Amino acid sequence: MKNTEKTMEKIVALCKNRGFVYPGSEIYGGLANSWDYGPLGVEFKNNVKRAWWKKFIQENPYNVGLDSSILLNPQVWVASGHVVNFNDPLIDCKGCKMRLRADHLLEANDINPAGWTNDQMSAYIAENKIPCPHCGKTDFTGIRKFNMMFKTHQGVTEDSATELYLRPETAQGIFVNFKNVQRTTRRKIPFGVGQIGKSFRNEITPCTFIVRTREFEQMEMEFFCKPGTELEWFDYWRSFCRDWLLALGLNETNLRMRDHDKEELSHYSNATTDFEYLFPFGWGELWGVASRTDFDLTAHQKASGEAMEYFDAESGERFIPCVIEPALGVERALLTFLCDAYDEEDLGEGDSRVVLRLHPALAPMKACVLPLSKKLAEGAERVRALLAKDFMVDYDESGSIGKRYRRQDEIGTPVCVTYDFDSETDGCVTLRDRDTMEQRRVKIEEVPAEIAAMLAF
RNA sequence: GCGGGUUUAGCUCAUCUGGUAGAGCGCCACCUUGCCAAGGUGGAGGUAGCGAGUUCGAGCCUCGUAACUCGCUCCA
Repeated sequence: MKNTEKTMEKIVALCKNRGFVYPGSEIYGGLANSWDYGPLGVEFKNNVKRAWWKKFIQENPYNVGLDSSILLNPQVWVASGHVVNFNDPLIDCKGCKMRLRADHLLEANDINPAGWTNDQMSAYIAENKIPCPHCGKTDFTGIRKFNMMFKTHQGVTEDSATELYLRPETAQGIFVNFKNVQRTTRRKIPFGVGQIGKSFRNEITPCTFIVRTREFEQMEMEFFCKPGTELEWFDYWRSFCRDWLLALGLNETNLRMRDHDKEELSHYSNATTDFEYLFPFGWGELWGVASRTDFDLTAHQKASGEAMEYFDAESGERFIPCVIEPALGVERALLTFLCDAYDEEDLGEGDSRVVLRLHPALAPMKACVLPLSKKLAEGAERVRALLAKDFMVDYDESGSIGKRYRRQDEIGTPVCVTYDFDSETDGCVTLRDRDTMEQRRVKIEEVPAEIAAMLAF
């Protein structure tokens, strides 16, 4: 009996062996927590992004797209709170080597260190002999500042005046363009602005595989609405996000929504829901949907001096809009769909078949053309060329036909197009379905329409 | 950054107390097969993470170094 359990090890190995995801900089021994997307991975990733863009931007009556810069004026991060809040004061216990946050340690001892400098916190901990919660010793290292934002420099000199940050989220690029987008699109509230792009966080603790990486890509939307209506819109977008996942075939039983309670909410949020997915390693966060009130635009109005108010011509009111933010990581979405689709079918007698049951819209290859015999390569190549006009298609002529079907099953190709001896005379090919393994005969010229029909969601 | 573990072929691993590296899978070519893997023949691929030391001789012992990995303060 073969072990057909779904494990992270198998999924990571599949990714590496078939060209989805490679460890980064591998020939130099690798670089922790960096991953490169191979020929199949880049297709898969692009498909995930395209599917998001289609529902959230293209088809949605409220939303428009944006692609803002990774480098922003450093003042943006002061206003957004990232310079202060992404700056963790870390200390190590010399006794048990436990790493702690100095402010958390003080809070645990009923002291509110808000506004304290690192020296003040350090001094207080030493003078009052605050013990390590782990081993009870009172011997700590000094505070080391740890800002999660990556720093870099603009221009040729490297002094503090030229210092810049790589953005730790795409959201601020939307907020700083709020007025531009509203004015140029003449959008009335409510409307949303979506963006897909890279963000960078110098995480202390990365995670399994591509779950938490220091360089990652986000699909974020900021939806601007009238204060007082934000919780209705919050519900609307929550179910919208859920519908998107389910429309792309995600197994509902592996998905749950978890509302933050009052204590857990960020200082700027009046409602937040985490979408969690049951990965092979356990439940993990996938998507955060937050009602951010008018915190962001107000902060930027104060810091920049630019009015961020919206004038409602109908009611004559002037207000700073509230924001609903569904923020999704591309890599996490990809891993979610990948884990959800992974299936190892036990065929008995120690034999098994690995199938990625991906929605065709997400599958890296939409079809694979297979000549039944190498003698048929010429005709099969003509079919490949025809399909490649519209779709990413693969071609394979090595090995037995069954082996080639298996190879395609493993990378999630929804249909195989087999060109046989009859094809030469009847102009038909056999379409073989990945999930059912069923076959049917179709005219070659009808194949593109057949494939296109599968891609709808 | 701290503590533990790991590092031999693309992958998974073997190499007994130090004697100059092997298997399975995968891959490639040819033959076979003609619609669901594992048939035959042949082949490519490793200075054993890197550097130094001990030794007549090191994948195996010693030291150093690098990378990876698991835990610790996170949350897309």
